[in-house]
Amino acid sequence: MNIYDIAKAAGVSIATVSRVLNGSGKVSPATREKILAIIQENNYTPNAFARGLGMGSMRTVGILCANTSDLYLSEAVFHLESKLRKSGFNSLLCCTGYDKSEKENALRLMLSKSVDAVILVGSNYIESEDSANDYIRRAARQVPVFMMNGAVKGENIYCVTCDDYSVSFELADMLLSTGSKTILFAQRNNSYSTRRMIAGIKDACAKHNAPFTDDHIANCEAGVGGVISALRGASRKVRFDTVMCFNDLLAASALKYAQQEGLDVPSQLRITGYDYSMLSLITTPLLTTVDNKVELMSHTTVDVLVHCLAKDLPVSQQTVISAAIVKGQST
Amino acid sequence: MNIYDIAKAAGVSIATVSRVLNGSGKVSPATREKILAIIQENNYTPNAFARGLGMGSMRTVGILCANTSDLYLSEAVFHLESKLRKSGFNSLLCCTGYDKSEKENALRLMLSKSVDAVILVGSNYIESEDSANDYIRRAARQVPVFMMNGAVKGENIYCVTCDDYSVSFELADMLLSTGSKTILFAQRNNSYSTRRMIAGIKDACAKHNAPFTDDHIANCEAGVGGVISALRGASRKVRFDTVMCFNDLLAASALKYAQQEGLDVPSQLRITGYDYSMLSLITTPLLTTVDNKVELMSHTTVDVLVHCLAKDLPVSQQTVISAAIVKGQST
DNA sequence: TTGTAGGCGTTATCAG
DNA sequence: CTGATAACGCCTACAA
Repeated sequence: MNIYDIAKAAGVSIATVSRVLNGSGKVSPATREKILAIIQENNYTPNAFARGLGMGSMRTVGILCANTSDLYLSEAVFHLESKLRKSGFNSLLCCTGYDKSEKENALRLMLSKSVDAVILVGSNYIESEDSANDYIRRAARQVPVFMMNGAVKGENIYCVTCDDYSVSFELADMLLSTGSKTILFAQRNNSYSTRRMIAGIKDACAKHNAPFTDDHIANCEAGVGGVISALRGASRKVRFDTVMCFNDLLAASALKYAQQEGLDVPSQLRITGYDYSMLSLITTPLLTTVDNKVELMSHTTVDVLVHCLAKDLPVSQQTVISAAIVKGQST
Repeated sequence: MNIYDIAKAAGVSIATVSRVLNGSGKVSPATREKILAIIQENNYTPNAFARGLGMGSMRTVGILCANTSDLYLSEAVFHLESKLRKSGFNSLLCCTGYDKSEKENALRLMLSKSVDAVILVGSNYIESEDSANDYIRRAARQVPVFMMNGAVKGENIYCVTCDDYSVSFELADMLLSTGSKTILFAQRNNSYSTRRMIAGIKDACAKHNAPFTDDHIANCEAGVGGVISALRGASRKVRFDTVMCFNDLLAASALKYAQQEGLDVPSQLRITGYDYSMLSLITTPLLTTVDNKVELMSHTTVDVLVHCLAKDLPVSQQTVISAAIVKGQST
């Protein structure tokens, strides 16, 4: 069933059918009704590929994220997709994993699907060595690239980031001002965000003359066990009375560590999370965490994207959103 | 840059270019190399829409789920997307929410994108009154519909479900055999799964002469607070020493309830979750929960889909996967 | 207000 | 092994 069949059944030309389909041009009410009826009756839907071919777009954007199982990413994807759809875009999802070559492949794959734009969600797409980010710049030659929670400079690349540095500085500063002597930072993977957070913590420690060396960074393997053993390992190298974590999941795991070691939280060990996820509301004690405004960031990213594609408003290549500390009972 | 440009540059016809592009037909090594070089050089990618138009498919499947923020759904989406991509399919994601009309709209939207198939993830797509599921049957007239965790009978509809009834019966039976006197079931939304679970619990209660009425079902509003007040409300109507929850998030919230009421878990109140999510490994005490095999179910769903579309193997319209009880410390 | 015809970029079927 | 050429289904000037 195609536009010709509809036209024939209605006794008109395909142009007229197309016009009622798109609400473009003038069509007499009588024929419009007739055509609409026939469309209904035959349950006809225009072929999306043909339309895409003619118009050069299917209004689809590619969303890349490492893993939707991650609490933060899954929420971001939810907000992005919902808002994109409201703006008339569909979302092609791709869970790329954390491996560099997989990420590159996934990006290439997306581009080959002729998406209108690509959104890179999460801070895992940025390598610390800037030249390693050329794969993003290369992609940006084909379609605009939007990064949520990552920043790369380049033409046709638009970044929406959270001010991880400032809020981490602020949080560490607050902790050190209220009794903490030594901070340990627990992370899972090195990423753009972790690097910014570490910078903030380091500066706060410097301000308070608190030690912060590479030994004050614990790299955790997956799972609760991974965090516990990383913290145990760290405790053999340095003393710490505070653990700042890259996200709430690590913090919740750190609570388990405290429990196993018989350390009371917060009197003997203070713990902070990040992301203000539902986890922070479930643990005992409730987590002190950072609200990095996933929803706002997602919506902002889509706004930038929409205006960028519509070329109806000038858009900034860099948008920074500030995060806020959420006080719980773990500090 | 299209296939004509490549053909011209290589001094051949577009047919030949198409052949090397698709590895179809014989092409002399010399011209193949030459064409490949030119393709490389110009960074040419065939237009996906044109290809889709010609072949009648872009190898894309629509994944519908209520909300990727849900722990279970987000993990399902991850496994589905990953496996689909390995099988050569892209995933168009749509978070439909829980509202019936939104779900219908979303389904229609997906179909209008000419997807090869649609996957409905989660038990929220099934209404208890079967005629209300006709919107799914209607969709199945256009493309095969796959349901993960929901069952509807109909042509071109393929369901992969978890045996919620049996495992719930088994769990309730175990609880009642080991000290529980009265079970309360806590749910968030009524869904296909909850109905199956309730049936299992009810039968187990009957077996043990334990009461189980409508008052033994607590409908919880969103958030930890919603669960707590629902349980408080229920406790004013019936006594219970055990709370079986629809998922781990509710169970974790129920732990908070116990804590607030000063009830020791499990000696005074036993709590069970469902889904075997990371939450069950984070709470204190660890949750007794049910491993309903998300990954296996997701992979099975994709397998069924792939064979169904390839028509290379006969596929069953109903696949049931059994779940397993995971013992924690909350019972 | 309506119709005609060309173009979008592939794939696939024939001839050669 | 290679080249014309007809689909694929829609949109949209341009004509009428």
